[in-house]
Amino acid sequence: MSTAADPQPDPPAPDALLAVRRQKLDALRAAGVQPYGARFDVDGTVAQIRERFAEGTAFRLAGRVTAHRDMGKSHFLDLSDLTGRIQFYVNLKNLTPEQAAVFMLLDLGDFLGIEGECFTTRTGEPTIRVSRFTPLAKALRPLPDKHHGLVDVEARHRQRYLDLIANEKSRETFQMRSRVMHGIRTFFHERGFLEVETPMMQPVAGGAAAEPFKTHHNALGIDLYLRIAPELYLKRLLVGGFPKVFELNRNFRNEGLSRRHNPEFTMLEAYWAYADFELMADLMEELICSVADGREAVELRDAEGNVTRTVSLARPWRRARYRDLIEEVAPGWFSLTPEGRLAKAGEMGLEAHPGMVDFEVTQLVFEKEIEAKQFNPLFVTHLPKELVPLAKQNAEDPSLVDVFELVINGMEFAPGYTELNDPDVQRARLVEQSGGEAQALDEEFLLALEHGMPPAGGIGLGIDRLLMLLSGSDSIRDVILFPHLRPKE
RNA sequence: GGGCUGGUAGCUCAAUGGUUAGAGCAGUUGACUUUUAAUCAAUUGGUUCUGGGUUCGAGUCCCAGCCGGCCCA
Repeated sequence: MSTAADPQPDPPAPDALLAVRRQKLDALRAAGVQPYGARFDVDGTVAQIRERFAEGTAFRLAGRVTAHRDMGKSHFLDLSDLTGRIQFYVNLKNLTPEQAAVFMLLDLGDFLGIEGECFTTRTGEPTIRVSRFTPLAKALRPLPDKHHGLVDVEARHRQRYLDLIANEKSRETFQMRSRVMHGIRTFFHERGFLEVETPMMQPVAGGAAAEPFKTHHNALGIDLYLRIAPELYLKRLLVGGFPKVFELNRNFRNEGLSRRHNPEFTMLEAYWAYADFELMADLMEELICSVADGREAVELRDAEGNVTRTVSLARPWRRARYRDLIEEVAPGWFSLTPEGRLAKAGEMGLEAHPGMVDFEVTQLVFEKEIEAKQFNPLFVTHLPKELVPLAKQNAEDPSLVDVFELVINGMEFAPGYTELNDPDVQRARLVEQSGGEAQALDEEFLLALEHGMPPAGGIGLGIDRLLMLLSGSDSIRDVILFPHLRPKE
């Protein structure tokens, strides 16, 4: 509350465009019209009405008014919904004076229900001749430019609804996302996997190496962490006798924002008892192809819409051992001394420095010369154990682990494992990883393992990155409806 | 975190350090009874992201900050 002694700054001048529409809102109410309507039964979507379009047939439909061509007595307008747009025609002479007055209070962006017969105009445009209309919701603010849409990247993310109204590509992407989520669930259900939900608030944030978000439970008086992975709970379910489980939900990592990182992201994890990483690679390949809408290739485009790269999803996907791939780009690599490898990496133009451990030099070659240049799907197998310390060692060569890393579009895309199920080895590895901090150990998980976990294969798949691939987006923010941004002001 | 780059009307964009910051769309008013990026005429609309500085004069140059984008770590 303000007083004379406590002067407040003047309120910002009311937006003129807003004021005009508010006046119309008031005028509608004064005319006895409810500007924010209720239920309006329709005969179908715009696309359905277009399909069933027949001269003289009457339909009821609803949507936003997105264009208005005023010919004097005759008005042509567009009604749009998610499925498309259709023209409707209003002749003021065919309306009562009261209806005509209400019609003149409509604006672009308003939601409107219409009823009328189909006819085709002289120019061949399928059109609804409106006999009755019902205002359903007033838009007090103008919509983005009808030709140029909403281009500003920041606005598109902060006000996603405007992006969805203005940009077809964005509408397509998020409908695709829904189809993919559904497709993943169907895929696993068809194969006998049980969909489960495990805690997102965990006393110990385990299952991955990442900085967690911290929160607090008042009644229990304890700190909890938002999960960085569901893995340790899903494995408890293997112990509990569910042989095939999957979870499709959010993980949280307290890291920076970037083109490829959002603090909360959607992850698929699946575990399959008695399987191994090879079977999981088969499963992964089938899964991604099954949600790719039958496409054998996806086109990646730049901001202007030009195709910059085509990724082939044609099966079978190549599988190759890590060491063999290194030898392909650096023949004789593993017969060199560690010093020789360091020197060779330098010759290859890589920023290797003497402080690097030997396997890190090799990994640098892998990341820069193989992963970054690999666009079609490639399963990299038999990774050195240093790279994946928590994975199960290969029975024949203990320096390797039974893991795959799927690389697509120059990125680490998805991992797969033969899961470690020896509780003593698991404990030793976790202790090593935690740097000896006992509190970081999930003792409840280790206790579960001591009751016996069947050998199993596991996979993880970042859904946002999958959507980036399938929609040809180069930013994670284009596939997350409400990506995190710094708050304004 | 570092480098580069951007922020101008509701939207999309202009504007050599120099007159009163413009245009299209949207809005408002008028004309037009089959238009369709309708057309035509008139017209409203600005904290040029914020705060300092240089200058006779700053949207423009400098510094700092805020919020993006790209590249790198």
